[in-house]
Amino acid sequence: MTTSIQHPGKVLVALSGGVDSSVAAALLLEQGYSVVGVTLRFLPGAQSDEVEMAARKAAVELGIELQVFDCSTAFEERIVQPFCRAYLAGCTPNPCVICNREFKFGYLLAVADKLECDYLATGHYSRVLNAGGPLLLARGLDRRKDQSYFMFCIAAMDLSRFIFPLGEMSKDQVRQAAQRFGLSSESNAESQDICFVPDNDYRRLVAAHADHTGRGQSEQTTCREVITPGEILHVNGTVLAQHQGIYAYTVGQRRGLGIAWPEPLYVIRLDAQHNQVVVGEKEHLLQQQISVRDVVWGVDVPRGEGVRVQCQIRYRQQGVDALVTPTATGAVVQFDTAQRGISPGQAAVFYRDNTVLGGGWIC
RNA sequence: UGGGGCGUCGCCAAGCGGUAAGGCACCGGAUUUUGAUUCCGGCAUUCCCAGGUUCGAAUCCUGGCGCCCCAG
Repeated sequence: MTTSIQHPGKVLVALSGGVDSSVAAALLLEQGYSVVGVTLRFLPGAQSDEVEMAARKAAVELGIELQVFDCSTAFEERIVQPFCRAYLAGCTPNPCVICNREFKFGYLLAVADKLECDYLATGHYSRVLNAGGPLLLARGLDRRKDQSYFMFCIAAMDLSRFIFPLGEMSKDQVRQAAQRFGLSSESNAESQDICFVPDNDYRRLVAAHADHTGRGQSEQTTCREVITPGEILHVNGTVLAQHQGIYAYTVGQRRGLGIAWPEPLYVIRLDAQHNQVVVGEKEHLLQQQISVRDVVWGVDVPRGEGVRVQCQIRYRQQGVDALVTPTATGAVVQFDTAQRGISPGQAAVFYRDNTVLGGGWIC
């Protein structure tokens, strides 16, 4: 057993009260860090109380200071409203990626500076690799829990500030550690689904926001702030049914179309311009190539020629071999084998082996 | 009402006297820090209705009713 004599530094730990962040904090304490916990309130009023109380309880158990910041207004503006607008415009947003960029690693890093913390730590299952050269963001060792997909935006940030104590652990090991540390959060339910969507019914949330979201704002997108019924048509042009708003559909979706057909039908694309949902058979879902925008690169920014990568277009997918070629506005991804159900608005993350090279947004 | 055809789950559809396949849709669950996908389970004691024949009918017969097509 080694005891740190020197002080490794002060670290801000994002504390949600769940088992992951609690164990992360405990591990850092064990390693001799000076730890301060920070909890962000994302949802208005009482909706965040449960999180805050769990975090406070964890902080007491850990014996650390906890600071709580209310981000609910900013969260509504930067996460919830864009999320709703995206759906209304026929896109499929990925709010967790944005939330990581804006809050869990963006805002919190500023807080870390303010609190004079050397590091920012979270309970994410990802790693920062030091292979001699520049630091690399990498997948968590537990491939089943790896969350690096949601974190590609930080690939270009100063990774020396981030610590992910759970990156080399499995979920089971984390649970065991929680027990070892005597943390009651071990029994907490997993956080999953979109944190701000009640009952996991995003359609209801979007519909509730539709009347005021975007109203009076000049979005250059084709955002419809009013939900309009329209046609569901087959890729062959036949009108098959009516929809009650394009926002309720996403590319690749099968259930909920309500159309009896010899074969299962899937949403092939959403045409916001014409307010149409285009459906077709499974094979119509295949795409060999996609364009991505707002591409973020980590250490190696490719110049001109393409880069061989494993590209991941959804969480919990094995990266697929692809060639990424930078363009004026982003990049073009050419898959070795055609992929199914690629939806505009989703993140495409580029990996080499298990490190994040970068990523962008599918358009 | 001259001729012909057809009526089986919300849709499509097997069945052809032996005790209701399947697909789609739908519902429920599992999986999941995005949306999807996927997977598992459920889903007609009843075959347009009423009689009849048979040990036994969705399957045969009779009569209704309702559709469709071709002629008029």
